[in-house]
Amino acid sequence: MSKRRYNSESAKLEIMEKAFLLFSQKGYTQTSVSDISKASGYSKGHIYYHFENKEKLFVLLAQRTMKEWYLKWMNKEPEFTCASDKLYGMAMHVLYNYQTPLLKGGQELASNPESSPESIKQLYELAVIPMGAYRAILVQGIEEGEFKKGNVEEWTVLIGTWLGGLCQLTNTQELHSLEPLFKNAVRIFLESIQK
Amino acid sequence: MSKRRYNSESAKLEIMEKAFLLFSQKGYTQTSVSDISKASGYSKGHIYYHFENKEKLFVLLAQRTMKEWYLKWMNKEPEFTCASDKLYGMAMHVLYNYQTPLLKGGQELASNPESSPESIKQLYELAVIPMGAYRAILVQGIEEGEFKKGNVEEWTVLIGTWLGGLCQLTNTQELHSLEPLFKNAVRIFLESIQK
DNA sequence: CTTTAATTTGAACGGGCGTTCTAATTTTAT
DNA sequence: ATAAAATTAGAACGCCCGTTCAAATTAAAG
Repeated sequence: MSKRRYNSESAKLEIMEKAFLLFSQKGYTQTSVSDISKASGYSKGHIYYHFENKEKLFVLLAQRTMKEWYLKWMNKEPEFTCASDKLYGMAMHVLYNYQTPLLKGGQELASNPESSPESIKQLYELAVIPMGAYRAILVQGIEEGEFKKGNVEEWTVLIGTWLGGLCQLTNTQELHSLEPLFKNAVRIFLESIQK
Repeated sequence: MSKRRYNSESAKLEIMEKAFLLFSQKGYTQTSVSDISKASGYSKGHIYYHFENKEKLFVLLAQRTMKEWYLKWMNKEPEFTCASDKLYGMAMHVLYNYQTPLLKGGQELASNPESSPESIKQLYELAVIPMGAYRAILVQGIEEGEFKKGNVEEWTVLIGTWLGGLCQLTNTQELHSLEPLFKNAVRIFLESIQK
């Protein structure tokens, strides 16, 4: 019973799309609901018909973005066999798919004392996702004897912060031109953990 | 002639101090001039007596912060002799002195299309300072035969982004607890560039 | 065709923003 | 003591914010 009788879903998607772009370009605070309204062509009131408020809209977008990033990696991962290759593959995946500009808005939101605790919690949960993906690769490498035995948690943070730091460059440089940099970071990191 | 006859300098400094703290805690956009007024105890009007506007106040603080960071390093640098030691020293200097929270506000300001081009330019010039300091260490290491010959520019970016990425952790973790992490990053990096 | 429910608009609200301005006060110079 | 200059406060301005709401429009159901 009751298939969706109306289709305002396309409107909702269009709003989300434009909001994503604006949040990515200008950050969370500096993107106003009016901006999103103008960019999407739908009235402000309509935005509130679809989303409870600006904060929840942003969190939703961040969640979808991160989830998509993760799923995409899960699909790509089988292309690689050994853990070292996976780490190179991951670096490329991060370079081309990690939405640094949007997720920066999350820090903005999280650092605002007036943001709802629930939103902040949800954003922190997102930050954990990529770390989990890195850790899985390192664990595999150790278990299969490819990497030394070592402090996995620390290694995870080290490679995670490095890739995260490199991602900041995507604001100012062409993604393609950054490939060698990302690969060299992985190479250097691997040199110190490979057997 | 004409020594400064009045001394509102202390008021100015107090305003800058409070503004620094607020910008660090809440970011640029989310810190209002009223916030600064309340925190410092001086009226909004008085703030505009000392500073042209909020944007220039922030840029001034960012400049002072970075300049101080650099001078402090210049004073500390002679403690170390070989380039490797300098790199470890630099990592500690970054951990304990690089004002990540404030400088994050700079990204916010720079990504706002309505910010004055002059301010943006000034902020970009600031970002160059630490990179110069890293590069100097690498160059010394190469010249003195301690490091391999290699792509200095790339190495500079690699160590710069790594330390920058690690600095993000200062938001959520005790500085002391991060020391081993910073040191290990340097150790790993050195392993691949030392002769 | 009428009724009902879903969708969309646009005006309105209260509040806070960055900034300006005038006037009061304090300090210095004469 | 008086005039001039520097310092400070605080009200006021216009603007835009996030959000709400009532009304208009559109689509589906009977």
